[in-house]
Amino acid sequence: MLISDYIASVIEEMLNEGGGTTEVKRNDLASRLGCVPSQINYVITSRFTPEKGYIIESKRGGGGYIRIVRAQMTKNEYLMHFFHAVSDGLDAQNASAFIVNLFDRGFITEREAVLLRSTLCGSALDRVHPSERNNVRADIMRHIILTLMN
Amino acid sequence: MLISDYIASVIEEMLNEGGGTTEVKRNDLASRLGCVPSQINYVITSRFTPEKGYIIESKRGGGGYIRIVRAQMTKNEYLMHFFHAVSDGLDAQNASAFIVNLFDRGFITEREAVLLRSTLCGSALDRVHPSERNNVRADIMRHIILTLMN
DNA sequence: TTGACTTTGACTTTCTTTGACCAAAACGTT
DNA sequence: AACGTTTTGGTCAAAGAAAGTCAAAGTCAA
Repeated sequence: MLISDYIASVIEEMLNEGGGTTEVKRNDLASRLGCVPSQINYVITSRFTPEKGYIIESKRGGGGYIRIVRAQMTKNEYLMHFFHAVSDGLDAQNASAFIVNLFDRGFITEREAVLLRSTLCGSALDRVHPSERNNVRADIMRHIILTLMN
Repeated sequence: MLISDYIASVIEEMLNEGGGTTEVKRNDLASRLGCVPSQINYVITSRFTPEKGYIIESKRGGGGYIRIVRAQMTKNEYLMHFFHAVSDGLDAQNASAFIVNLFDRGFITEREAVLLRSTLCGSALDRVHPSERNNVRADIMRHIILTLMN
């Protein structure tokens, strides 16, 4: 068995115990599982990606941590549908359409729609390199949907 | 728990008791909490910043003090303040602090906070080139604030 | 045998803790 | 009033504690 798969299964287990969310100390976990610390990063970036429904946050320095949050996929098939419908290159028009849709289906309020649109459409992403802009927008959209699933 | 977080929570408590304002004696507090005096400064500069809505005043010499005030302003003053406090490079930590603040001040609901955080923190902007990431985050944050002003 | 996925470790960045030294305000003495 | 002393708080840099990055080397299946 691959060490990485083992690490992933341990993290899964922790997620289950924590009701879909967990915090690990990178060095602790690494030494507990007998691997090098950066392998934790590898496992996370290769297996706990946003595309797969995970959100990662971390802090360095004393008291640092890595937090892993799993979206509750079982809850909302409709949102799942949305999630998969976000192709890897979402232009402003389509993003806006997605948001209107989320509103129409009652997943977000009008105010939330306005707020979210301000992050995705208009000039908010002007400084992202044009060749990447639609991908970034897609990533943000996916994160929004993941968040709505919890 | 980190000593710094503990110190911050003690100050927070004092602020609550004092109705949003408090005065500490640096050396007293330090020895009471079992830390070195300059750590009080560290906690204040890292956690009670203007971006987070605090104003700091102090005086040296006999009868010296450090005063910490939770700023209270009208909605648009506050949002304006926030807007300008978004420097051109907003890291995830500070973005999160901003959003928590917007929530604490009642400008956004908890759900909106969670949603907005998902667009700014965590892994949503992973594909933005690292050298631009904080700038993009700042742009998004500003757009959010502008949207809230209406 | 090639290309994708893994494993490893050296180096980087960020946040925290500590202590030595600095600066200002108040207080006493002359 | 002037000056030295004491009482505060301020600054900064070094050391420590975690996590992040990246590229080289290894593995394995098609």
